[in-house]
Amino acid sequence: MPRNAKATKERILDAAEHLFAKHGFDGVTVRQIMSRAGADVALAYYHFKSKRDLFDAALLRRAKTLNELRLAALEAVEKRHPNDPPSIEEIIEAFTRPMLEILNEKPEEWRDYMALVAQVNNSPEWGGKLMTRYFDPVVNRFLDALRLALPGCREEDLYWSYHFLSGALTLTFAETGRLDNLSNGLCLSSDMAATSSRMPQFIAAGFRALCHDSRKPD
Amino acid sequence: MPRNAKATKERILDAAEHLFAKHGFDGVTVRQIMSRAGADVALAYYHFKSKRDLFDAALLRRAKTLNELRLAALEAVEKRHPNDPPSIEEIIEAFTRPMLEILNEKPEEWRDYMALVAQVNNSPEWGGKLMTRYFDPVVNRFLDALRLALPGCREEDLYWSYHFLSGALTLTFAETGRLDNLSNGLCLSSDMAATSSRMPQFIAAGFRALCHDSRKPD
DNA sequence: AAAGTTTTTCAACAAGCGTTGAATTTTATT
DNA sequence: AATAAAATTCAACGCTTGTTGAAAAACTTT
Repeated sequence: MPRNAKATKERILDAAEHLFAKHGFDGVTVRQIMSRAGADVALAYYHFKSKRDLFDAALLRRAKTLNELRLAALEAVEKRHPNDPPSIEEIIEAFTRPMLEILNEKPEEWRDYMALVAQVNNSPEWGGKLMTRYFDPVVNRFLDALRLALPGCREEDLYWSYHFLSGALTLTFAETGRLDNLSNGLCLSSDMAATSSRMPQFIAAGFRALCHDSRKPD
Repeated sequence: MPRNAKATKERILDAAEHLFAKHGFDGVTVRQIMSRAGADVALAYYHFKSKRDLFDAALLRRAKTLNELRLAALEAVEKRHPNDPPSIEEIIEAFTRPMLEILNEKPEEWRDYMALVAQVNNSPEWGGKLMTRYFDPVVNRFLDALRLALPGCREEDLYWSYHFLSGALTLTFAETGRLDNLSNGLCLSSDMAATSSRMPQFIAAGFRALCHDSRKPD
């Protein structure tokens, strides 16, 4: 592969990521993407074979990295105390912190991607299939950890709890500005530090409340 | 206004609601909508004046009803014990139950609408503006009630808690099928009864954990 | 039954869509 | 320096898009 072919491909993905995140799959034209990437329209079909495949490629590119970071964070927590299972807060943090950290390190690279995932996750059209394909293996790994931390928890409660977590996470990273309006500017959707301290607390409490030991009587 | 003009307008809104909910604003053509409504394309522009205005009209139609039901539920709870403030669970339930009840009563009418709102809420493009316009007055009323139930709570924590609630609620009603895949069919996104018993518990616990009294030392 | 409104139909518009094949330029290999 | 391969450009295709103006039909009011 020639020297700057990859550079072009990446530039296309950057542009696609940005525009798809903001306006969704159908709200963006291939011409807009290629204009932003500074390349000819036909190149989109040379490097990726269709608009739809370009969309998938944009989604896949960073999913791999995020999955690896999350797994590493979980394993680090598990090794910290080898005997007893980690707390729920620690597990949730291992899930959410990698997002916040990498967003802090390379905001210009990851901001759009997070919004893109948020949009996909809530889309009846793509949500089920794509999120399952790209993220469920790692999510299942986290659910295993949570099962150990919540002995006797009913399976349904565990899944629903994760679902609520996913929704909260997703809306937060969508950065729609709703929160800013509602709070008259007191809270900013873009303030990820505000999230990082609050989300694990909020979510862990939810898990604890819902996933009590079903083997014991109430 | 002639007898069945309103009927046509409603049929158009039904079709728009359904298709917009499934594929988003840009994923749907006016021709598709009018074909589903069984009416000529030009009628869309006669009754509503543009595609965008039709979208807004579809969103607005049921928002009014939902807001009224929520307010009524909140006032009912408040009147139940006139002296002390209602519990957080009761307030959250007053917010979520109307959705679930009306979904139970008239599923074919409301199912699409809930998914539509879910999609809008997570859209960086429309989310901030539209949700603010149609729902924030009632949301502020609920936040007032929560302030009473959580004395000394920091304002930021309250707003972020609501944000997490909104995200969890939203993803649940988007019915993307993700939960079904993740749980291998054990949980169904469409099972609203499963939500109604779990969401208030989960969310109320989150509020409690995050919105402690900031005036007292930890 | 005539006149006036409101609703519906029909046909068309300019613009933009995703996509493609062939020609051309750039890079890698011999 | 010649040859092969990869990357890029250009121009175009058939089709669909949101939208509109004028004519026809349905309905109300006189």
